[in-house]
Amino acid sequence: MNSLPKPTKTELAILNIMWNISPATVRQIHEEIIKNGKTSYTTTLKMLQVMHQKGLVNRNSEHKAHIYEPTLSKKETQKQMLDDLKNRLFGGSISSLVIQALGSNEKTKPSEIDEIKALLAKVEDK
Amino acid sequence: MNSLPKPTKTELAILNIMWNISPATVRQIHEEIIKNGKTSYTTTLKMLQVMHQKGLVNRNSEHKAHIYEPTLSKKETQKQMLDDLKNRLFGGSISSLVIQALGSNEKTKPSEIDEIKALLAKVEDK
DNA sequence: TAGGTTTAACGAAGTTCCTCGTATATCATA
DNA sequence: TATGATATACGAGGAACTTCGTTAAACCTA
Repeated sequence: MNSLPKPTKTELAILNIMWNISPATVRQIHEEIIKNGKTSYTTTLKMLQVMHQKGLVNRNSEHKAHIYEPTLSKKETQKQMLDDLKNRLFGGSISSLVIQALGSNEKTKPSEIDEIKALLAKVEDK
Repeated sequence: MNSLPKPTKTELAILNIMWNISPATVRQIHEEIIKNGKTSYTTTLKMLQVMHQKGLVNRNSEHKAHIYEPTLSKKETQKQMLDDLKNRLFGGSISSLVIQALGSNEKTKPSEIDEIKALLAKVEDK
């Protein structure tokens, strides 16, 4: 029963920070955000309030400074967004997506190639 | 020199149709669109005008009914959007994306597995 | 050529997204 | 307790996106 909306561009940037440092306060998240550009504190606050409203993040309001954390893990979000892209641009075929991704590749670490091979073998077993 | 904007959700739906039937008139594209839901003709027209303005589609205005076609091929767009997702959610690592995609997989055709293997071998050779 | 059809152009309105200023509450401490 | 610092809440405004109605031009064809 996962009907969370897909995060927007800005929301995803915030989630990326939160997956590193959460649980965290607005202040902590904001400090990370302003390392890559100007934004006022209230903008960060408002974004988190909206994201909470959408269910993208949970918050603990026991203390004066609320504590936020993402509802979904990074991995779950990756899966969700890959699934979305797969359906919207690859005719629902994940292998078509993978083929295209590998085709436009420059360099991949040997350890990662091994990991991909292992996964392929697993998929093949079925 | 590819600074085309990323197509929006609705624009991508239109592009998917165009990759099948273009070059095509607004009327032809619209006929396809209304197979999956109600939309008025002028909405389709406006979308194509905006997409032309953005450079997402080219058009030939010699005849009364203009002829449209996508600026980028489906493959090029797939590459562009995979690249975007890779940067925004996978820390710039395409192999991380591939691993995640294969991990959340249901069933893949043997022929596709072979194709992926072949690509892997090519990547590995470098 | 007059009337109906098809088309493009344009602007307006509703929605979502993002940003920020202002108001208000809470807390620490001098 | 009064003052300053820090926090939340709220709403307004601009930009992008999407939809559609109205108008005008181009084109059949009777």
